[in-house]
Amino acid sequence: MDTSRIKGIQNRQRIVEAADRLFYEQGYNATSFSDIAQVAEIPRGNFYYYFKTKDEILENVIHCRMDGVAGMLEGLESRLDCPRARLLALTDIIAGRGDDITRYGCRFGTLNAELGKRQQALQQKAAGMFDVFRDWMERQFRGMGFTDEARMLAMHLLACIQGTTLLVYTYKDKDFLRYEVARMRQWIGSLNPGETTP
Amino acid sequence: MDTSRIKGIQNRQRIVEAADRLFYEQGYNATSFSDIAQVAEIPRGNFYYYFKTKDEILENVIHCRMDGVAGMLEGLESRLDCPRARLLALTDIIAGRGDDITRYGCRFGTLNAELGKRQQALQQKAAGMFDVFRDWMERQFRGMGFTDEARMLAMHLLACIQGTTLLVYTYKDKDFLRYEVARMRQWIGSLNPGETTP
DNA sequence: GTCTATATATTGATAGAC
DNA sequence: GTCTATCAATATATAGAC
Repeated sequence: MDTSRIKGIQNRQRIVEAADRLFYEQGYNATSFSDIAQVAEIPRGNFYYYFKTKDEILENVIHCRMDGVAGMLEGLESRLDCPRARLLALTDIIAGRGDDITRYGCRFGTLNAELGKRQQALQQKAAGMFDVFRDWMERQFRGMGFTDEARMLAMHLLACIQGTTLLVYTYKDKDFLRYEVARMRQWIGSLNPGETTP
Repeated sequence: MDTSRIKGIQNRQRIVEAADRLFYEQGYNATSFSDIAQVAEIPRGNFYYYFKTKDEILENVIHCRMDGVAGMLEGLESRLDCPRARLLALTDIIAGRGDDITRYGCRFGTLNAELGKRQQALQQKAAGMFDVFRDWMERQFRGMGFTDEARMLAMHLLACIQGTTLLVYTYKDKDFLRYEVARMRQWIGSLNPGETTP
């Protein structure tokens, strides 16, 4: 049996998971190879066997996050039949992540914000994390009966979520998360296709 | 005449202005002393005469930005009597900054997002930039007749603005800025104290 | 696949001559 | 107030023994 290859895959995964956590908690540029190696418990020198550059790690982290989100959203879809209920369930999940959001902001939003300045190639890939949310929300709005407006409704809701998380994070104010999530829920509950959207 | 002191003040101001621009365009951590010195056209070694640490420069940049915003908002207040019109005028100003927002995001939001991860002491000071907006908006809502709700309305509007700028910045989508600003204007226009706020 | 040693560049920051 | 020289620390990255 080729145990070495299995161990290599485990190590790769360990590195990606460590990087994922550190990029979230410290930011991408503030996280060094040494930091990742230390958390992943991989010797510094051995590191370049798995990843040649930090960008390469980031790409893996992005895909890992996208898969995670997609899985979570698919779970909502299979558990709940009603699109409106699915959107409400998503707001619940966000509200439940209050502690992380207060401390480190949104996993996806803060990365996009950081990369946008000078690493646009990477940031374009990171934008894919938003795509997963936006496309899923758009599908739910379509399921509610919206057609042309569905995409913009999804973008609007995403913007509300991102703005909220940034203020919660900036002001370390978890109450504001609850307040804004309640607002979002009211908005989602009030939406009806055909009427003018508030 | 003490020309040397005047020149010193000029140099200080030049450094702060250069740092302000670079922190916005590249981010705080990605900007080195050398970068600032180069843009400000101050020799690298001569730099530490004016500022001992990068944090010290940042504090000056933050205060510079806060003064700038305060001045801009005071201008709106003196030019327009109606609080609602003032809020609408602010959304106009934001819409007019579409190019910068698309390229570099919000001057204030991106800095808060970056500093929050590991430089919380600095971030707390940077949050003051949000305070200036929030407090001003709260005053306008009070002027419109809102009392207890004024502060949360201000927070909500700030969150909408921040979420919007982040998506515009992430997706390089200036159209979305126009769309969301139109939404905000509609919301501001529809607000009336006493009624349930949408 | 693992690990040590090391190259090289850049960083923030200082000392001290002018 | 100006500028050169330089420090110590840290960064990404590589070579090569095992």
